[in-house]
Amino acid sequence: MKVNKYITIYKDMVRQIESGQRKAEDVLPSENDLCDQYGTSRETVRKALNMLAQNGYIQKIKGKGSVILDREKMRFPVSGLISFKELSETLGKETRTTVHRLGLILPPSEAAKELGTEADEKVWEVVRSRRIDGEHIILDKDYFVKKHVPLLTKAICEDSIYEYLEGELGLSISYAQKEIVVEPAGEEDRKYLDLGGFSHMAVVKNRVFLEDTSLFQYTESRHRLDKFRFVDFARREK
Amino acid sequence: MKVNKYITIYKDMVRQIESGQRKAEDVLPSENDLCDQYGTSRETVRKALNMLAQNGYIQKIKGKGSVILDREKMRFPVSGLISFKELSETLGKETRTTVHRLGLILPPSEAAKELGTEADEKVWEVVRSRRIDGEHIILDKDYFVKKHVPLLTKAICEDSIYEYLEGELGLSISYAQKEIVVEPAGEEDRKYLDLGGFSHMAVVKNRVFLEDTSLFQYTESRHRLDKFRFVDFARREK
DNA sequence: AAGTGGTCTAGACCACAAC
DNA sequence: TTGTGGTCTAGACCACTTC
Repeated sequence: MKVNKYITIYKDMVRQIESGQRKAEDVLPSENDLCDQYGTSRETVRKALNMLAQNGYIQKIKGKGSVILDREKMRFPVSGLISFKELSETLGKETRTTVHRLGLILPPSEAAKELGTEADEKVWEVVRSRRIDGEHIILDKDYFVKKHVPLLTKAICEDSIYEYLEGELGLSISYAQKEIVVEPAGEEDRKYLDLGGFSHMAVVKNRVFLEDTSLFQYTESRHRLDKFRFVDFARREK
Repeated sequence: MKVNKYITIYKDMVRQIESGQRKAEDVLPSENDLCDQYGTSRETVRKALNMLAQNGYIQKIKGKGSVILDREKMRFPVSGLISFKELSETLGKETRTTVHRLGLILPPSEAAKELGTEADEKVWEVVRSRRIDGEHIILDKDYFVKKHVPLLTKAICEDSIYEYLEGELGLSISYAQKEIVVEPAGEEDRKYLDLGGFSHMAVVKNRVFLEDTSLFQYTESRHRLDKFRFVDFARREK
């Protein structure tokens, strides 16, 4: 198993920071020191450090060094491209997933048409609700192009679809176009969730692509307004 | 004026893509070709291409080349770290800013305490509403540490504070921690905006930092629910 | 076999910060 | 002056795609 050096260094640094071994406002060893420590060249170390900076772990300051940033308020990363299972693991809350609908459909159906598939292209539809701390507050509607995902079962949908896609099927999920809007609650929202009087939902719409740029998934993650939170880290373009 | 080669290449490619000179699904010239075209080394070309990939312009495919992605649905970039003036320019809509309050305050005040300043540290407070296509739908509440921003005037706040900070004051705005939540509308929302019956607001909270990691601004951008839209591009971590 | 992007190296020169 | 990160180079080897 071939492992990239800069990925190794990146993960090692993330571990050190998240474990508290290195604290906010500490300065990392210099790039030259890190070259010695990891037995590699400077450009490779810099690749790892740039990933840390891009993801909000450090700030590089010319002439000084790389300072570790305070990520206290950066919990709950709905940001990026992360599955619900990965999310609930970092949250450490008691969660449960219920599958309400699972089957093959032929677009055009309301949301599946976002996939822009051919008329005879079959699509998996999955509707699930998420219970967190005893309340049903998220409704996830997923649509997968069958060409890329030949089989889906209830068991897979209750566990983690992404784990199955990447692990079992070997799909390389690469990037997503993400959109957040607020919409009136629909019939299914009212049917499957504890809406608590809210008339609208915060909706995260995702169009997910594979490495070869083919669109293979459209998702709507519908959150009860009072429980919705999205956290992100952004750098200013030069 | 020293200009970085890879920034030049990046901007040139962005221009070519956004002008339609290169279209979605086109393949860029190979990295070696680009080295010749720009008279530079491959690592420098790759730095530019990686920025393009990170920002959702292209997808690099091993053995094939760099494919231009369809950014049709990527308009309205509330994402990243962008000012309202920059935003409205890319939108091309008729907008107007009204300054409702501008002055120096001493925290702790409700929102300014997010800055975590000392008790005797003065803070600028700016409250502005944004009118888009004839409707007042956004309320922006900004708080700046006076130490970093000695003077603010009504004229500056009506134009672009960021332009002033980066241009006149020479501040290097570097990164931000961003949070999106939904909150009940407040007194000021009702006072300054056309709420149209909505009881809640979509709120984008920003904590903005300078290059030296000092926190200098806290912002709440409060949007009427039906007009709120946030678009982002995300890549999956390996 | 030829061309593509992915990783890695060893060195160079620069701008900035600290002493 | 020394040490830091920022940029750039010329070359190497690899894995993958295409022909």
